[in-house]
Amino acid sequence: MVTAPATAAAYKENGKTADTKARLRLWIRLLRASRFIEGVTRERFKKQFNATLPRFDVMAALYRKPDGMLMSEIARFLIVSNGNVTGIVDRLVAEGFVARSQRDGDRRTSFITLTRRGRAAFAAMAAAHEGWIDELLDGVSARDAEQLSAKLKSFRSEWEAEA
Amino acid sequence: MVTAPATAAAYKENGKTADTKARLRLWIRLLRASRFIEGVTRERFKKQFNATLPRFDVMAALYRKPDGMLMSEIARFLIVSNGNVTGIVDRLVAEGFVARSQRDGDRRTSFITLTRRGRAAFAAMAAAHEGWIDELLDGVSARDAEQLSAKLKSFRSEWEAEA
DNA sequence: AGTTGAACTTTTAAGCTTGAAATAGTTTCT
DNA sequence: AGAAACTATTTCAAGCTTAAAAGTTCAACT
Repeated sequence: MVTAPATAAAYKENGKTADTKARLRLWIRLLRASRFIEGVTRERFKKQFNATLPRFDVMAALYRKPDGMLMSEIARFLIVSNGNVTGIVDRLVAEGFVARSQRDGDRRTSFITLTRRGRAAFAAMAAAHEGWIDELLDGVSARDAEQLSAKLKSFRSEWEAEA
Repeated sequence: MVTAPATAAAYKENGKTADTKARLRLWIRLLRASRFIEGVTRERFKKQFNATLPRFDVMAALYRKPDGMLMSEIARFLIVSNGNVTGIVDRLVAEGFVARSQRDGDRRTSFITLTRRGRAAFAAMAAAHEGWIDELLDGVSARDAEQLSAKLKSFRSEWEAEA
């Protein structure tokens, strides 16, 4: 990374500080906003549904895929580790919200699906969640929201493959 | 919340969906971006400095305040619980990066400060961290970064008091 | 058939996180 | 002074999170 001057980072070495600081500030604010919103939603999920954010996230992932998902698909979609998903799914199974089933011929894998009860529970939580976000982002106009979303999407696509 | 029509949420009941969905989409993308960046930085902190993100965050908070901070000030600044900070500071003390001291007359409180060693360690980590963020947000122009920062700041000030 | 390597998942240890309860110290009120 | 209320911190149990190691199954090659 020192010898090759052709990388994207190379030409920054000079005019560095101004842009770099602006990006760092952006990141810090982004992180604070995320933390704050996550804190509020975590608390409300707990109080109103006796649920947790990670469990909601897994259910949200599964809701989009009625045919089920592999453990590793869930992990990749949520940007978390495989082992993490194991524990969360274990608890969701214990609560009767999701089920594991071995459908295809591969005995290593299992398809995770929402149960009927899980779908109903998720629908109620998702409606509430949507309202909370709407309330928390009240100060953001729809126009701004769309602009920012578009920008974030374009950054993202540089990093990861589309799900 | 059903009877009073005067709240900010009330008049949304009608033209709801379009704006609401845009904000929800924004939130989801924001969260994914945060997760991704946090994942990258966590891994690099671990590999290059044998450090963790929470420890870095606490040190960053302390770096700005040479006179020290109370446990509860750190917690509020980082938007985490008090009990959380206890454990992180315990580990930082064990590593010799921060120190607790009872300066004023209040024996309930303790001022947490970075040690000389802690300041040096933080400076090295912060420089690396700044570079990583710069690299990860490469696709964001300085102009965009400043715009987004400003918007995020204005949202934030609706929620929380300035630190 | 047997072996090798890859794919998918779970297990484990260490650490982070929360909310609630417990502990300890300070301030206010009577 | 003594009681009550408040403030600051720690402890605790439960759950989340990661990376690494181990376990299981599959696919490909010999």
